[in-house]
Amino acid sequence: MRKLTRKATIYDIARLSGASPSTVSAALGESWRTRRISEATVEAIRRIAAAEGYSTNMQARGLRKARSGLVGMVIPLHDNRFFSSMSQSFEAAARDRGLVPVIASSMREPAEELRIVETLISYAVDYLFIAGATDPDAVTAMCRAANLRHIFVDLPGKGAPSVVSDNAKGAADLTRRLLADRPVTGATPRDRIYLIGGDATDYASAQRIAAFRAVLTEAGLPPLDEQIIACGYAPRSALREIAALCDRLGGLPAGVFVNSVTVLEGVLNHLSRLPLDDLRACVIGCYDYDPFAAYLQFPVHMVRQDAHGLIQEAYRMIDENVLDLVLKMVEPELIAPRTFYDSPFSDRG
Amino acid sequence: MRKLTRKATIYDIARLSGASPSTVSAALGESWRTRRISEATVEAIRRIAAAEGYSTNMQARGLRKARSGLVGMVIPLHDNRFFSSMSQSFEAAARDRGLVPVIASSMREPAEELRIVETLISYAVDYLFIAGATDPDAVTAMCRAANLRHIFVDLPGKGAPSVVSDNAKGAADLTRRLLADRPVTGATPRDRIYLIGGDATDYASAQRIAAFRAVLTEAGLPPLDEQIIACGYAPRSALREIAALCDRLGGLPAGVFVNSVTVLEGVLNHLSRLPLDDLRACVIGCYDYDPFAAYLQFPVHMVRQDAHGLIQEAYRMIDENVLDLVLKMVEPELIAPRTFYDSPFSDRG
DNA sequence: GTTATTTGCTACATCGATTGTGCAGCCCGC
DNA sequence: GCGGGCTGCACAATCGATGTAGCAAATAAC
Repeated sequence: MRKLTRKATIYDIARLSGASPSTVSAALGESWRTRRISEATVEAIRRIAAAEGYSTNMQARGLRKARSGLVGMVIPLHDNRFFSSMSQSFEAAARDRGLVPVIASSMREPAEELRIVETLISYAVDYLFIAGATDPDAVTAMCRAANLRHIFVDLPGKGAPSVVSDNAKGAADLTRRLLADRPVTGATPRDRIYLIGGDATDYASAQRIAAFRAVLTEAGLPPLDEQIIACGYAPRSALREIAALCDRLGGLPAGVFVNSVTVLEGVLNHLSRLPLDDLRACVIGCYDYDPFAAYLQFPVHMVRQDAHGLIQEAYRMIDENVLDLVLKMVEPELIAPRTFYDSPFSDRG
Repeated sequence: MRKLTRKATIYDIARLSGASPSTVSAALGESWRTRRISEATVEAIRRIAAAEGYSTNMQARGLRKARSGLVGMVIPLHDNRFFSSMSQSFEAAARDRGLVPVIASSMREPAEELRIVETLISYAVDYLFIAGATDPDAVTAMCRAANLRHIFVDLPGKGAPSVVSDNAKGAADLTRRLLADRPVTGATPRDRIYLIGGDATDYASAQRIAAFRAVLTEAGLPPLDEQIIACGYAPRSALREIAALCDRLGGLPAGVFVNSVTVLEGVLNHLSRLPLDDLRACVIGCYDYDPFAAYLQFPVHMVRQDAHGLIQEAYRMIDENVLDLVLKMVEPELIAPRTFYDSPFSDRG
């Protein structure tokens, strides 16, 4: 093993090249033209730097320039198709702009979310994306104090530009589809469509629930309160709730509106224990798309949120320096059962 | 809107408290005891710092201490169940240790991988995890030059400790299961089991392919070269290859060993166009677990790699300062069709 | 009552890169 | 041959936090 050789600095390159540190700095960056460093000197310095394996110490640069080259994003969790798609797009877009993405997950806990924001501020991220914010106002307060440009994605905030899915449209479309495909026409509890999952206090779920209610009402089937089971996003609680529901009803209802793929995991866990014929007498929809969920034993209508589009739109606002409190909507897409969606990244794996 | 107020620094707190910057620094950190700052002073300073919303500038601290508090991980892609599980575990474990995780995806491109490593080195990450390395030796060379502790996960490297799945065991188990469930017993091309996906030059695939070969040979069915179709991990190429294979054979073979979930996406895209009865005459296995893939219209045997276990083990090596070139194996688990795996994070969503 | 020792704090150099300012040398014109 | 302008670079301050060395006052020792 070799001795502990520290990384080369501009001072090392300066010594080796006979130039001053400031000249080295200029030569290695963009500013050498305006600082009138001769092309010959620049090339000589760059050659030496390359030979020494020099790379800029971003902590020093960031300290001096008060910018870090980092761009932060907070997401609820990594282990989820929707959010990991956002991560993928977020990262690609960051790289296109020469920024380094830092993605952190909050587990949907407000306290954790704020701790993360504070941490990212400590690292002087240049911009911050907050996806699925649980406490947007507090986030905005912190970012204001740190003078940090931020933008909300998926769930809007009142203090910064926001890009969100058109939850109302997606939920209305899905609800209409479920109604149309409902195997029965009655209004008994078992004949009804139940919405399961999500948090009634978060923006996305609230919008979806409202649209669900509106469509049912408009169809002459005003929903009972018990038709809306906002039991959170965890698979386990979804499993518990769907089982309890089936118990109460004496079987599956005519339709289920599942509020996210994680909820669908829990629901599926229960459904998989039921006879297939029972399942086929129930129309199922899921807010979120998953390629495998599209090919389950029973058909599932899905709403694909445009994670890529959300991120693109958010970066566009950063690029164009949008500061107004705009609320940009991105349309989700209703996807028929057994349809294969070809993602923008599917040429990779 | 407020004026552009810069963030408070220790100098601001020093001015407000009447103490010197170095006293403030000590008081806000851990070192105040050994530096003999009185408890009264510490509390006064901390009160003022809290009131001013002070938080440490990590760039400055990092510059001074030559550590950043960052821990980096390179993964091939975010948008994948296995790797996003790793991200989730990686992040949780980093936070437990007071570190900030930075996760970047390489798209499995060696050049991108090295650029990312260089970038992370520029930011002075304290440790680096490389998952699915495409060029481990080059990574090790860069980390050595930067004096950076690193560890390989999922794919091993020769220059640093590695934690990998026991691919040979997982693949052997899966192959045996496919053989046992094979609907026919002949040895014509259509009676055989085909392995599709993966990159024959990467460690994981090579191990799996070798195990696949060995089990078939041992069973008296030595594989033809055409039975191994290492067409990469992209869904699109898998779709192309499985279609071509079915064309050649005049239908589905007796069994398919699918080398990853992304490959399964592509395969499924083709299979979904075939009559269900054809599918049921073919036994399918997939190296990787996905809860929805477990409940497709046809049974799929799956191998669940223990992403959480891999990360835990890797962090353990960091914690215990393991520097030897150990190669730690973590066992994957063969999961029967229609089995619900309950993840360590499934109480969240 | 004088010399050690301890206490509580401050001054200053430092990490590495950036940038405003300054200053030789050179060419030019007249 | 002298002022003015340009070229090509060096010097030094700066960003914010840390830690060593040191200093005055308080306390202890004898």
